[in-house]
Amino acid sequence: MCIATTLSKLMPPTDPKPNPRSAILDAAETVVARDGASRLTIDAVVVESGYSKGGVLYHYPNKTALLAAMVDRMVEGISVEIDGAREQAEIRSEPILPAIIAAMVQHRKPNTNVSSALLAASAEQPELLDSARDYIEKIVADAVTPAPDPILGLIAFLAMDGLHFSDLLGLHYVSDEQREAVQSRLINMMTEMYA
Amino acid sequence: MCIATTLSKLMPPTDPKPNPRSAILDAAETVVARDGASRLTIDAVVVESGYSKGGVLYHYPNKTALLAAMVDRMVEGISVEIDGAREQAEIRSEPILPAIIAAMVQHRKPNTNVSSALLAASAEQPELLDSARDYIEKIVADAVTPAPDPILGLIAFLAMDGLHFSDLLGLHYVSDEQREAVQSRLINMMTEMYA
DNA sequence: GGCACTGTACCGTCTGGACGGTATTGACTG
DNA sequence: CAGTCAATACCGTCCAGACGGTACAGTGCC
Repeated sequence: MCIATTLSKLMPPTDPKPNPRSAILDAAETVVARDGASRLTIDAVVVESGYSKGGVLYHYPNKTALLAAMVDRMVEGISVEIDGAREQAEIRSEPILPAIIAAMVQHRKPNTNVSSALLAASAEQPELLDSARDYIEKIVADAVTPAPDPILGLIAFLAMDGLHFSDLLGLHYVSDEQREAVQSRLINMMTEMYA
Repeated sequence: MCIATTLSKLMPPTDPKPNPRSAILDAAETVVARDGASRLTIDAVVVESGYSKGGVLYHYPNKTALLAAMVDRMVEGISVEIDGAREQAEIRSEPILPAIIAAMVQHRKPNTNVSSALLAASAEQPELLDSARDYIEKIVADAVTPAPDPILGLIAFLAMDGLHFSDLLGLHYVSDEQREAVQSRLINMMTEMYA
């Protein structure tokens, strides 16, 4: 009691569990990336997160809610990055497509397993991908279609998706140097398109 | 009885069950495409195929064997098409990359859900994708890397993969016209690369 | 007779999720 | 200021059903 009180007074701002909800999502992503989407069970998330089953189910009342949250977080993470890049480009009145492709490149670095969510959701309940699809459609409609060469823009977009999925499925047929080269080439192509 | 016998005599070359093994694989693909990879259960395949559980397990003694067969058939289907195109191109001493991209385009048409296998296998047992990865690596090493502009070749390859995965996951953000345009543009790019 | 199944019955394990508890905190009340 | 109460944030157990797989007896066609 005394120790607990002291401890709780000593570390109110520190974060052993900064945000339990996102900690649980992290655990879920880890499971999918490591064991495959069909091994994403609540119990696996329980073990990986360190919470109890009741605890996990407190934050996400059922598995569908967990999957939905995974997709939501993924979409939000990407959209923050892309929308930010787009706004920046608009402010500087620069072309937006190179900025978007660059943002997609940037985003993947820290988040290798970001779209484990996609895999998990598509395996279990494909409907959950609706929000993701809506966002992609918006990006394509807003940024790709109005570009000077929309088909080339789409190709760049699709190539980034290809990179994405290849390491999502663990089909690592693109080396790191190739990836870098592909990415900078795509950005160049997009920049030149506006020239 | 009499009707059945007459029918079986009348249509021995017709195919109500041309090949039970591939009929079962068809059913499995249908289930994955319709319900998601995690709903691919033996019982679901039983219902979809019309066989009994004993019959399905007679042909594929366990689920892993079924998944492996799905991946194998997919790889074989694609490799027949691509290797054929490559040989043709070599015989006519034409560049091979445009031919390969064209073959990939051609292959997808009848086989929209061809790589439901990928999704199912990656969900359940990612190791099963090894043979698929090996084949893709071979293609990239043999055809893409030696091209005049390997990075552009990779981009085309990745863009095709992007198209592939987008309809695999049901993220239909590319319209049919856009798809056509992307595909012919990619083939043009590959052809021009050798000019 | 043997191949290619069907059909049924069953078993052990895994999974989602309901449920009942518990510790802590803070607000309200008398 | 003590006492009551409710809310929050969990913990741990239990259970029904799903799932993979086995076993086996039977059936119809070549």
